[in-house]
Amino acid sequence: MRLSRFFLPTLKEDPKEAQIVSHRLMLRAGMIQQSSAGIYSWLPLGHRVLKNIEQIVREEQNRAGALEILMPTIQPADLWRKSGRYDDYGKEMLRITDRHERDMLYGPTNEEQVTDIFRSHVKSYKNLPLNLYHIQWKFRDEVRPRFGIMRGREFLMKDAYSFDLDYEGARTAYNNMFVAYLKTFARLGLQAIPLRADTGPIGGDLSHEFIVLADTGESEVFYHKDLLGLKTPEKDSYTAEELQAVVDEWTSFYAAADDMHDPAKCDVPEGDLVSRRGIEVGHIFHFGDKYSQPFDAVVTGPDGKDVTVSMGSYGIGVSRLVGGIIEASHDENGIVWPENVAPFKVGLINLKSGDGPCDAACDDFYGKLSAAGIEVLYDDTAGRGGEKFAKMDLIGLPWQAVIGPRGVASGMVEVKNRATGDKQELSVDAALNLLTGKA
RNA sequence: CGGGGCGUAGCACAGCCUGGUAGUGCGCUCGCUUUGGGAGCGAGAGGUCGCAAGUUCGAAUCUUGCCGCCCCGACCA
Repeated sequence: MRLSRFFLPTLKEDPKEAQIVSHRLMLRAGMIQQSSAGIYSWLPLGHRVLKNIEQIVREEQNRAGALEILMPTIQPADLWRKSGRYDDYGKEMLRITDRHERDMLYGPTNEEQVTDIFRSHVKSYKNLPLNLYHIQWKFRDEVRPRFGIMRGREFLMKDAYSFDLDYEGARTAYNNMFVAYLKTFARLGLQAIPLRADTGPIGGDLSHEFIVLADTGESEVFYHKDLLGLKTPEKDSYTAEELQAVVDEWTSFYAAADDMHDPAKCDVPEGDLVSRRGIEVGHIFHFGDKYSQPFDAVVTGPDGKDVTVSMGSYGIGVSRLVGGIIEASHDENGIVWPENVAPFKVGLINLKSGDGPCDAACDDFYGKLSAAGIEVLYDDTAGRGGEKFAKMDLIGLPWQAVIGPRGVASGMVEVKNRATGDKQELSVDAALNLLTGKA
């Protein structure tokens, strides 16, 4: 992509409404534009990142055996009356009336909808276990939206729903998602730790929040230092026993958010207890028959008797992750994207656009990288070096390739690693090999 | 939902107290000089001063009402 043909409205100065770093950087890097409180448009750069994250989440859900569907954003109120949540949800639910005076709502989540789908079609235990997920926009009319995309009212969430014959099956489904989440966050370049979460009125011990560590996080977390040394599971599939073993390992260390942390009850030696800040990016829980019971989601069991299915739900805040990753990965010059989510892999800077030899060298380099399947943002604009460097640092592409009159004369390209700041002078071929991963 | 703050050009802000033809920097357009870490000079474009009512000869400025946005706290992917 040539920058001269791209839409990248960057800002030199900090917009005053943005207080936290991810919000500031997203606005300055031209990723998003606010529409109203907690509601944003995604501009090309931000949209690319959002889609990259979404795709990784999708791949890991698929790998875990969940099936992708797409449920509507607008739901009929009657579904929610059935579960009793139409009255319970309160003002956070955006209620709409259609032209026929029917009560509708913009979905804040989809338990009712998915249970209705299940109930309509699944009648036998032979079709279990089942896990259906979608990645869809949600709306929660938060009292106080803030931090840009991190707590918007409209947000993109992956939500999966599992259906099992009994508690044992449901626990395996839960463990399966637990492990999928560990893989997902690792692929996103994040250190995420699972915390035992408050299960609220539902009770039970199966609920975990996944927290991304970032100094600017909104809640304080306490955990045993060895938790971060654990190896992320990598296999494609696991047996129920293996899943349980992974979950047991990850939950064997102390980890709690400030609301669950009780220093009196925490038995971790002081030297081993770490306290940092974190951002919640995922939440999984088992809730049994809370929805299957009122919706009559029943299958016939092996013995011919009806069984109300046992359910769980599993959320990942996809749009929040964009902010979360920036919070966890930035420096004083801007964003530092992990390679897997970066909007482009390489930023190519032409230091003297309009100069024949320089343009030719850049065009050639750009053509070769593109032909190798590398996504490149090529700054072919007439600007000066300084502003081009600053802009590339701001938008945080993992690699920068710099070609100017000096390099053209000597046949060299300067390649900079955004994360480490390391710069090296390489021949064109060596630079191509490095950037295409053939080095 | 309690508390606080702010709305003036695309962005950041001054002007308001003490009413009198709307300003600065950045950005944008054109020209020239520049070009390896956000250049210099010159010439331009761009504003119903959030909205409405009121006071006044005259309102960005004073009064009242409304709207929007942000921050702190209690709650949430």
